[in-house]
Amino acid sequence: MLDVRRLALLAAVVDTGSMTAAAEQLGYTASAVSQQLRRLEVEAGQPLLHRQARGVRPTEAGAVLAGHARQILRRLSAAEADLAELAGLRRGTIALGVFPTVASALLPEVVSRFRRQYPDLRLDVRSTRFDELVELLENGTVGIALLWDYAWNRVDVEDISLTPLLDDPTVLIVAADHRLARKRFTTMSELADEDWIVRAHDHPVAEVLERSCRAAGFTPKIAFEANDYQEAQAMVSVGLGVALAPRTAVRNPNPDVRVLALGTDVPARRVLLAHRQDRLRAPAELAMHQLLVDVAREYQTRV
Amino acid sequence: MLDVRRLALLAAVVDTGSMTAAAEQLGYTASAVSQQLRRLEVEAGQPLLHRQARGVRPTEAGAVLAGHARQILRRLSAAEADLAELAGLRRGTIALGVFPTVASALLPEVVSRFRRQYPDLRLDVRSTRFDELVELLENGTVGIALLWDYAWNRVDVEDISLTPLLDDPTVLIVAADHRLARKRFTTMSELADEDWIVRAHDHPVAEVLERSCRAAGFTPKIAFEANDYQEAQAMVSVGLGVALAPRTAVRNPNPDVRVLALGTDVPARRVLLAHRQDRLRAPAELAMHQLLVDVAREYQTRV
DNA sequence: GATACCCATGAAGCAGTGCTTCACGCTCAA
DNA sequence: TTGAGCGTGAAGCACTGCTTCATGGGTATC
Repeated sequence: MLDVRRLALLAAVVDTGSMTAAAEQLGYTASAVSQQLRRLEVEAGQPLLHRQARGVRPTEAGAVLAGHARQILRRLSAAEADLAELAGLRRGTIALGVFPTVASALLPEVVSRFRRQYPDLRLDVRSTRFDELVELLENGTVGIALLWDYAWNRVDVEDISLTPLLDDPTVLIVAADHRLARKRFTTMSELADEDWIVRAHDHPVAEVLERSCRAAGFTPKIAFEANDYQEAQAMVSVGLGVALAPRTAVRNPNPDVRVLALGTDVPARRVLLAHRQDRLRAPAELAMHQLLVDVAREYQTRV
Repeated sequence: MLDVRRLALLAAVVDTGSMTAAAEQLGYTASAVSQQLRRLEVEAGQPLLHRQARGVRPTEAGAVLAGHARQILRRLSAAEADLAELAGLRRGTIALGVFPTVASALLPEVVSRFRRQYPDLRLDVRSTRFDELVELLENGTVGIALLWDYAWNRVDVEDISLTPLLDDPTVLIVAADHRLARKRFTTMSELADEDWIVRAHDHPVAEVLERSCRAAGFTPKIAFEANDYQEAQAMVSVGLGVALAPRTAVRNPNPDVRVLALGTDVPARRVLLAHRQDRLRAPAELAMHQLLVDVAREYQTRV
């Protein structure tokens, strides 16, 4: 393969008409240019320059080669420009993985701000469940994923770097006509006699309920297993029971339910920003990372 | 400037989907490929590959860069192909400088044979006088020039390499009704009383006459100074005198003159092939060089 | 579920190469 | 004649790109 740096030298020499001028332009000594061009001629198997008293002139082969060299240099510049665009966030794609509750709470703000700030970047958002998020992250389908955990079961995945974004306290959902509906705050010990709505499929919030009730000295009576928090709220609203939920899951509650704070003795969910532990991260990823941190901080203080 | 060899590696890795495969394909170790790609990522300022359990996958930047790399490699191949075409005489130009007498004698055969043998090469022929030929040669306008000299005034130009092509003996031209017209051969001593036609402008053939006459013990009487050998023959044909000429100059003599050999005591013109003393010569030049040597040898033996 | 293979990676070391410095010869212009 | 501009060459130095050897994670195979 012809040496492209030598081709670049040739092009410069042909353009300037002199080795010395080309050397100066490119920051070399004239000797270096002379030696490299000599080598290029050997590679090419034919003379590329006519040496004259005042500078040099390309031979036919030299002119042909210099033409190709210019094309190649153009391409190289284009490649570098593309990299700069990707780095400068004037181009590129960021894929973000989220889970449903945070998606509805945080994402609208994130997306609109991202669109405003980086109008040329493409944003792909995927909402799915925890274990698939980790998989997407690991195989590179998404660059950043939002995860969550509880104190007794911290996320710990090899080569995944985590940044806590939010503390998402657990709240109580009761029907609008529930005896506690007028209160803004209660404790688990007030709830020993309630019927409970939980998430189905061993959802972690079930464990929150378990632990909180045990700490308060009772065992919850399970009345219904809901598939998501919308369903849970619906059941609560018709008086089937009360439910626990992360606060972000009930940002826009069903009008027939009320949300009560429970204090710090009930475990809070932690929302995390996760990304692969690369030496280098794609610039668009870094941008999204920062944006998420900002939005989460504002969200946290706003509530 | 991005390193093109690394780009080539990237393209190969992206194509094969694995560093090991790319390494094997290109004759490197996997370690070398890994190290170079790591460097390329640093140069690019962003990750180019997602490392997976089974091989690697390009990131967005990696895919973009690999695309450019493929274009650049294509160009490089094209450049090499062009060089090969020039070297393989399937393309190119050869410029040849000649002087009039040899042009009419040797060139028809040279041109027709060159056209047949190298139909894709372009042939430029320039016919001019000696000193301009040397200049054309030195500034590269022609790659090969035919020159001539006599024993007492050998061509010796710095950096010009010479190959003798022909010995071009001096012949005598007499009118068809001249007393010697029936002979095929004579000597200078027979010609002491003749009137002489010479070339004007101190043409070297005048010196041939001078020296030959002096050697034969007489001083020539100059009757006319001709501007070229056609004119000289015309003057001879009407009986104005006799003339000396290189044999190649009278290959197709005026029908009213006769040409006589003079033997070796009259100086012969030497026809030379001249080219710049390059380490490397353009392939088309080499081809023309060989062709001229061949044609000259045949011409020499044929006469 | 244990084992062997595949793949990427890292450290150490060696050879080639690309550069600089210094010196020289040539040509052209003052 | 001299000096500036240009190309070239020898010597030497530092870098870099490669290899070898060793390691660790992940997958497929039995």
